[in-house]
Amino acid sequence: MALGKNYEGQNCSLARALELVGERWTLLIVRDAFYGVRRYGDFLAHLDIPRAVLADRLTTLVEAGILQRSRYQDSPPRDEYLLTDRGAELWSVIYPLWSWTERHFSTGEPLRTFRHAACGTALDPAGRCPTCGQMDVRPGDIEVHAGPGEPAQPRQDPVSVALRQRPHRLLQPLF
Amino acid sequence: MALGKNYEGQNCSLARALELVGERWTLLIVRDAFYGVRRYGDFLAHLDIPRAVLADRLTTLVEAGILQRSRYQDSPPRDEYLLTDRGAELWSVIYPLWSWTERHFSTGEPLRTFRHAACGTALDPAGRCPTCGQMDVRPGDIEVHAGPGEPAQPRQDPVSVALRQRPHRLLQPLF
DNA sequence: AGTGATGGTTCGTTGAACGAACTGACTGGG
DNA sequence: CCCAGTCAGTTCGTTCAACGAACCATCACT
Repeated sequence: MALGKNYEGQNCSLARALELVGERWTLLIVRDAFYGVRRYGDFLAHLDIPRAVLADRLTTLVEAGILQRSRYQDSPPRDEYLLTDRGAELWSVIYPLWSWTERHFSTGEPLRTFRHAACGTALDPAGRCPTCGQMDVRPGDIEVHAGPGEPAQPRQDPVSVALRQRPHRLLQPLF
Repeated sequence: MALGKNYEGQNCSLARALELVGERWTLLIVRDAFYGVRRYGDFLAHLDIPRAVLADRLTTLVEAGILQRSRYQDSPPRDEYLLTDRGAELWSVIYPLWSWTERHFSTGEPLRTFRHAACGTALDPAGRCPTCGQMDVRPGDIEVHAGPGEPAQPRQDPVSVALRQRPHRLLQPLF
């Protein structure tokens, strides 16, 4: 989405949502945050996004309370971007969107699966665990697994490589 | 989102999803389709969208199999745009996004509520009916109700007026 | 023949995204 | 101390999509 501004006049929560998370790149940044990406340079390498756009989106997300900056070293000063609780609740949007696309537009096997960490079962389309009967599996209890599908030309950036190498629990730092 | 093109290189279903429904206006058009809006002119009046952009998005949505055109009169030839099953499944994305925004960014009372038509109960954040214990309430079983909040300056276009006047079942034609 | 409704298309302007280059703070090595 | 390298941005000229006003085509009604 390219916008940022105003669906104003639309007195509608959905329109306000899209002002926040509907801009181009924003939801992919949030997805990466779920994967455990936390640093400017890692977002940059994984997303192939113009640097200025990334900087802009990160500050917007921080202002909206979806990400928070936190200092992880002082010299030189370096911050990382972490999902807040508010941001983590966006899992309920991201997973259904991912799932909808897998169901309707996938060709072949999925490149990733999302599994309930407690039992290893792949989540159903609504984000529940069919084995445990767990109603709302929280992102912290989910692992991303690679495959079974393989991309034609796998990306070589550190984030993509890490996600292929081993299952990774959402929200945990990737590095 | 403004894009339309390529998050290519992102071998990711979420990125492909955003190519389809992540463009500016697209999800608002789909939302209106759930409300029962079906005609070019009604989308136009309700959304305040440039005519060319609306025409472009409608054809894109039809090509993606999210909407389908169907002729409702022959002279002059007039088509309406209806959600397909694939499109209707986007409810699982739209409702959580609406709900997330209501929870985190609403000021005062909601302007609309979504209720289980069978029992009149407002849906919970996950889209379930707390009264019936119904797990996945399908959009065809949901009614949009106005209020309790009132917009400062209510819109006067036919779609907004109709949605304020009486509860309306999703997917049913508004006019 | 003239007017209005409907559903577009055309086109010049504006604004956002792109991407390459640059900056500034710091580290670690020689 | 100097130099190369890393990291996290900012700057800026170009490109491309959104905007919005005007125009157009088809048909009905009078």
